[in-house]
Amino acid sequence: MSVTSTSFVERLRNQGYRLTPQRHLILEVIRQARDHVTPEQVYNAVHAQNPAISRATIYRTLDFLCEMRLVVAMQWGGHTYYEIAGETPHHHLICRSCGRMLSLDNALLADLIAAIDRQHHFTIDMDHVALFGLCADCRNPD
Amino acid sequence: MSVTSTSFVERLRNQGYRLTPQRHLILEVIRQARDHVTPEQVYNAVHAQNPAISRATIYRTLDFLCEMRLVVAMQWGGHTYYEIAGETPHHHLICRSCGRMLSLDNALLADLIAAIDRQHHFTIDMDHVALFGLCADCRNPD
DNA sequence: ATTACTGCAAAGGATTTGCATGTGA
DNA sequence: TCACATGCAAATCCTTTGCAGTAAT
Repeated sequence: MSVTSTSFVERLRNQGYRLTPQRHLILEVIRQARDHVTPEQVYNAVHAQNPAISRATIYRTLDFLCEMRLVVAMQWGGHTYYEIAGETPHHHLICRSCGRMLSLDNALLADLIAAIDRQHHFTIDMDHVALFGLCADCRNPD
Repeated sequence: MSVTSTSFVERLRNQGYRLTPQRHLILEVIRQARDHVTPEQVYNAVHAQNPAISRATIYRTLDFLCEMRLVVAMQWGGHTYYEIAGETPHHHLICRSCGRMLSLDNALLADLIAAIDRQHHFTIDMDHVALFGLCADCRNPD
């Protein structure tokens, strides 16, 4: 499946937006990263293929892709990371010591989210939850 | 109980640190806020009482108080928020729409944290977990 | 008397914005 | 064609840092 699937392109155009080469390339770069990337990392990868694309376009396009819900953003250590929005929500465990990111199964969170909904009538954003802590290696430094 | 309890002052001095009027006032301001505050909010409140205190001191002192574990920090929307570290860990539900913060009982998270420990050997930071979503009012706008 | 701490101002880095130009539909 | 999108450069915002002076112990 192409990054620019028909449904996405049509969705864009229905709302009066345009699919530019810049947007296409930026989306492709994020997709190929298969990981969280910073705006700077996106800029570097994009710049390698097309040096004419500016940082301003990177930032504007990242915002745009988030609003289009093709990309999700998360905050960490004062930086914003972006990644392709998967079909199913998934989450991360992020080690504050080594920075490693582990995937967290959605099922583990389901109970908690249900309980919070029951008790507080509060709906947790399922898009992307990031939890911080210490991974196995870093908590047993031997 | 005073902000500058004996044990805290002694702990400082044992490590060769000093209790300055600036640190005292900044800690007092955070305590009286009884909520998350940004460095800028701290600066404004501090500045109202002592205009000579600089932003640099605010930032350095916030870092210092975090290392002393008197204050905890959390990231949200690209900003850092600070609050007094309670004796017992507590958490927050933060509405992405209206910004309201609700307290989240530690017990609700305990099961999740235990499960993550079992399955991933990953220790979630209990200090202060912030979960984002929609509060009851914002998800039923009627 | 030490040396931690502060204020100032400048530097730094990340992100946003205004405006003229370019371009996809 | 023409509104959306881009590039450029300047501006802005938040935070950190170097340094000389101040003050807690």
